[in-house]
Amino acid sequence: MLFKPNPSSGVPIYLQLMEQIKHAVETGALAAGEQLPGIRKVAEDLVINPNTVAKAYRELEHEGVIELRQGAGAFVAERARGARGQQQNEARAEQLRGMLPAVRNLLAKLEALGLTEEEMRRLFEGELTRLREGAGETAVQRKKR
Amino acid sequence: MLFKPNPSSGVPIYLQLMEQIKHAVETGALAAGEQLPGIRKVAEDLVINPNTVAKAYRELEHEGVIELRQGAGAFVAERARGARGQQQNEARAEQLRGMLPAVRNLLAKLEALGLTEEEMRRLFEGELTRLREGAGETAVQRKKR
DNA sequence: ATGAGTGTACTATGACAGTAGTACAGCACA
DNA sequence: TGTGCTGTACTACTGTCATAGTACACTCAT
Repeated sequence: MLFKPNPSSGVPIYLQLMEQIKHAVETGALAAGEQLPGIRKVAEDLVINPNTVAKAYRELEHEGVIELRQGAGAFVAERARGARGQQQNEARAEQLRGMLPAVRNLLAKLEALGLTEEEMRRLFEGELTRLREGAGETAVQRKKR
Repeated sequence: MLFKPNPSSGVPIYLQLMEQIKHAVETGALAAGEQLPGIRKVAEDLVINPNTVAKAYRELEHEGVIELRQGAGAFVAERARGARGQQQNEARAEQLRGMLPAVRNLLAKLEALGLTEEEMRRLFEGELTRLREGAGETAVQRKKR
């Protein structure tokens, strides 16, 4: 298991960990019931404090993504409802995996243009915001009226 | 002008502001020399503290994205080198805008699948990480050997 | 029963984001 | 020459992230 928090991104490490684990669960890379590496192991691998990992695990349990069993370890929740409302499991994971090629294809194009990782992120986030808001128009366009 | 920091994302507001302004400059939505809204105005619109906006502007000036002229206001730097090394300007903005349809197309597909914004973000970030790392294999796949 | 490994629970500390409030300094336009 | 707008610069305070260190409680395999 190898997660990779980016300490310089401004996003708290424990949040990044949570996101990456959720992603692994959502795509089925981590199967339901599967055991996650121990707190100390993860902390050691990533050279971060065990408390930080513990916090991520605790939050994930609170969200129902994983189950913590004292003395036993951390496990992906059986009826992993992930970040969604109800059950999803394999069917949904399949759906998500099906989108991977499209995502990778886009990223490849962006990389071919010489975009930095930051620029890609901004591009994506920017359009995501546009989607979230009313849609049709950009924030800046709105101003120009 | 309407930027939209997401206070619950864990990313510092001033960083989000910076990202969104950079994005606007990169895509040409904000033209070189154009004036940005005042610190107090932005702070009022977003219901955040003027100091937070000031910090974002200050950092952006330090990065050469904008110019601050006391008493006059904030302006997009003429030879906006953005987050890149040298000049880019209109040519590069054109390139970036050219990619927008592809990005929107992907987002539309993801939305059609009923993905939440969070899931989209994780999908993108996950693949971005994969790209950054050695490529071929996923972190979790690596474990399973 | 023992021991290694697991999660849990504290306390303390440092760094920094963000808020709040105030005052000052420069530019532009009527 | 003002008046109102701009950015600049403080100080103080609160909350959170992350680290560090320690101790405890539970589980599982031997």
